[in-house]
Amino acid sequence: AHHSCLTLKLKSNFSGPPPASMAAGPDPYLQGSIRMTLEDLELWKTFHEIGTEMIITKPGRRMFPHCKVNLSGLIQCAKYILLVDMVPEDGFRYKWNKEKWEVAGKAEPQPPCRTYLHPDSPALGSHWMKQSVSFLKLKLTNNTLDQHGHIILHSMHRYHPRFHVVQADDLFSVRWSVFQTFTFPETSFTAVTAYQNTKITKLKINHNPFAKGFRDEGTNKKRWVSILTPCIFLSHPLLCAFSGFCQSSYDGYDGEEGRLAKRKVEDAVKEERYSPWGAERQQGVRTDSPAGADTREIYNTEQLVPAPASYQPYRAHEYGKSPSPSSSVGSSITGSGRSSFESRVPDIATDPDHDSSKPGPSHCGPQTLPGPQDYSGVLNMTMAQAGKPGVIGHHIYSPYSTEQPLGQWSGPGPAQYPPPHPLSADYTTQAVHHGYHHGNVGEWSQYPLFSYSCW
DNA sequence: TCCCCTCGCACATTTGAAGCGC
DNA sequence: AGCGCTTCAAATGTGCGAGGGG
Repeated sequence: AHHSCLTLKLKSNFSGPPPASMAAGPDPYLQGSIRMTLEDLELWKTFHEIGTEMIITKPGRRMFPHCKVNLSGLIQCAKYILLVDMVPEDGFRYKWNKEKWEVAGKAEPQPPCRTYLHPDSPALGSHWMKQSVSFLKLKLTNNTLDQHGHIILHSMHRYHPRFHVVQADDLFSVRWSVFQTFTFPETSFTAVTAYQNTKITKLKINHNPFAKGFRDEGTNKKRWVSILTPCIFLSHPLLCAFSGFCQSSYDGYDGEEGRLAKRKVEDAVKEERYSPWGAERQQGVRTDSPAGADTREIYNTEQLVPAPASYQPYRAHEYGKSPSPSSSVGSSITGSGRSSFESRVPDIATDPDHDSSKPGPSHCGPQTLPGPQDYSGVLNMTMAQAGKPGVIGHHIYSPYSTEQPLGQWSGPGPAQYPPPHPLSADYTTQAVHHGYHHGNVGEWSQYPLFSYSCW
């Protein structure tokens, strides 16, 4: 009931006519019409306004809220693979200091990049569209030596998930496949080993069924006595935002649902204001612009030079000081899609316990629906394995390949980077573009998702 | 001392096997 | 034998808070 239906068709974001390559038609390579919406958007926003934190542990921890999306615009009979990875929001490390997050220095070198493969992958478009797609079992860890395929993050660093929809029959053809990437500003979070913001703790307890035991109305009433400092519950988030971070301001959780409902009306206005990251946003370059985007910008920005075999330098350098997948999300400013040539080599993680049962036969005619596919040879591949020389040959599988020469930056000038203030970084512009509160950013690309084959 | 991380714990939900009746 | 339902225990997911390391 909470999922967002207010998505923009990617093409509708363009102020000018879409390129010919994006024209509607039966061409199977036309990916621009794929739409993805985030479910539980209201819940995500609630967390986002406070500053979402996600616990990371050695054995791996699920996200809450967990990523759940709806897809439309897929070709019913075509097969798709859904991937999720985590992108640093910026190049900083943070610390929690008296009710707010502060920059605590440069980000640590990024851990091995991993991409979570949805266990249903590959599946027909009809399968992905018939119901919401949940990434419930995605787990986050801070164990850089993790053997379970969980996504490795650094504590006290900020990230946001990226969702990749790849039209591919199997994992082996991913690198030649067209794909589309989506990000949702509301899903950004700070990875922590222990919650810093007590308001986040309370939100988690009150919304996560597994944490019911810690709820006030539960059997354990004494749990929160110590932290329930006197503070009037501000039923309107605006009040809370403008009064600073109200200590233990979520005492009245019985009214949470009503609060959420009430807030819908004012989403558009307050979205920018409430995030704790927005406190310093005023100092940032506010490049607010109408929803209409410059088409050229959309199609030519954020082209990443294919990274060398070693992936580590890519992250370490680019996220900190140059246009990067993460920083560029907000930097495209428009809130509409942007193309993204992904140069990372994924270390794909899957649910190891998944039974690999694939969706049943469809009405799409004769299908060679393979049984469980054994990807053991390609999953969780280490970067060392992936980064072999001589695999750079990009196989451009798209009719549009000539529009954007590979390996060239053609994005916004460096003037937009770095942001004037660390905390206002890309989050600033990110918030700007999600002012339309659709929470949907489509990143369109006709390029292979992974420039280097690791399988 | 401070900050951050790990671990064991209690409490919750989820999952799946077992038992039962039709 | 197969199906559907219920029960129950194990597995798993939570945050708490003490303790430890840098």
